[in-house]
Amino acid sequence: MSENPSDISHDQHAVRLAKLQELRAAGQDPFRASFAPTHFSGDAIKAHVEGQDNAVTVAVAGRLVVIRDMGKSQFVKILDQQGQIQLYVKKDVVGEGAYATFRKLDLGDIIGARGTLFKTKTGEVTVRMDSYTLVAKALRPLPEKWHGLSDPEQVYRQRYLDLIVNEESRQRLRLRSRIVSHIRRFLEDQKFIEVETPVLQSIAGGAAARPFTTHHNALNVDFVLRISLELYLKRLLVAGYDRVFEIGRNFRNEGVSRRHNPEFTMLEVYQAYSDFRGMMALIKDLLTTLCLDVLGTSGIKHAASGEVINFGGPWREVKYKDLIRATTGDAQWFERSKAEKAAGAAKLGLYVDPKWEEFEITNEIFSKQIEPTLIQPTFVTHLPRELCPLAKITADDPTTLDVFELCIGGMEIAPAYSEQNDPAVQRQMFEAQAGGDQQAIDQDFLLALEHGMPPAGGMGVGIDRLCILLTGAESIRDVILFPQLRPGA
RNA sequence: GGGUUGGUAGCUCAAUGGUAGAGCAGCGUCCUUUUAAGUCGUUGGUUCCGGGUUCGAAUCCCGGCCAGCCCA
Repeated sequence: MSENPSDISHDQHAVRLAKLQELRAAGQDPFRASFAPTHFSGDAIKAHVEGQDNAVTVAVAGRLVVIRDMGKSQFVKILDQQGQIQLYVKKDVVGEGAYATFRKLDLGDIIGARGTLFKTKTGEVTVRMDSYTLVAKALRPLPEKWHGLSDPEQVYRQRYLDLIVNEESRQRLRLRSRIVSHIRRFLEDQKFIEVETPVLQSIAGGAAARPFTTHHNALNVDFVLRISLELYLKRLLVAGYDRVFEIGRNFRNEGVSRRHNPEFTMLEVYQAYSDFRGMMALIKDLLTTLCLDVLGTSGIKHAASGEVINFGGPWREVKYKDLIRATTGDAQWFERSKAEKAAGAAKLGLYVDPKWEEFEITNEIFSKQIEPTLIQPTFVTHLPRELCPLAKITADDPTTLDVFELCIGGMEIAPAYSEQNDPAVQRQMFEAQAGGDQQAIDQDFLLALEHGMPPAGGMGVGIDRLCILLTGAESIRDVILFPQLRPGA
């Protein structure tokens, strides 16, 4: 206990509030100040001319994250969008008054600084500060400088702190931005048009998932939040947008896990006069250039297995049925009865729900026994027709679809189809899936198909999963800036 | 939804039934090229919340809240 009841030295919030009051009393309100930086930190460091110290003047701004006080001089570091840059603050240079106020700054304060670039004796490009402006006072202390923030709950709830103190998080989430940016550029270069389609929909179509529901007051109707982008993008194929894509948020009212966030980002791309084979070429090209552009390599290390995933070489292509036959060791698997399939799955150590349909039993084998082993890029083709009502049926095998599922790193990364454009077949497949529930069928979409949709290849890419893969993250929450959590305690 | 692990100072962590501690941060001092800077001193606790057991609970028991992991 402090002997002096007015001692606030233990309460960092109170100490900082007092400092703010002191500044205001002296006529300086940091929250009304402004500053015009000329360089970001990284650009300033690059602007230094080797062997010519103090030749270049810069103005940089950022948050104070390191202070090393040596009495009559200080080395400090500020953090901006590009990273950190060191400032050297010398009493002789800035003057006695400015030096005294500078020493009262706290870690976390945001300042602008002007000065000249030089290299310290240990070789770090540093700004020799001539003057500074405090532009925002931090009233709360930063987390620990060495260990950063490690409590996962706080990392997610207060991501801004995580991003300030954890370099790894900053890099990983910046990488996500670069990935999305590359995808946009790549597709635009190939004449794809980016569009935006409704999030609020009357029928949640294009996928099988439980939607979130909401209500529009003025119209007095219930809406659902979309679970996929597909049906509106296909309407645009009807409209004559031959190459379209959308990068948008989907919402699924289901479990939360290492691989699932209730809202997640999908890329969907549709190309008229293409098909699922065309999508193979597109995604291979997209991911290969993405790796080179964003990571500077064609091989990435898969965190879970330690294996190097090679995007450079030819990608494996294998039929779904062949994988199932190989895994079960049963060449006649697809001719077996439901009871025999259930027994076969149980023999592999899988739980079989009695309510499952035959294709669900088989697909459980794929999800649990096969998919996790597909580390290298693998196109699994010709999935059973029950798995998707929106694709074309294979010409020489009516039980399968002209589709692939691209698996990498043990995850489904991108499904693609030769899109179904026969309105009658489409209606039948919807009806088979809906099981007599006409309400669940998007009649307006079928009407659009009846106007004629060009043959097309379509593909979805889970951006979050792609980011997990490319950043080596362990959880989807690590590649989403603000993952969904239960409202705070 | 089930199992399991955790929640202690602003942050990172100790303390396994017996006076709640350390490092960083903070506060005060010394130090004009530091790199987790260094030095001397020092403040700071609803041990997540609520019950219970006990002479005594951060610690054991029950319930709740929040989070991580595994499973569904």
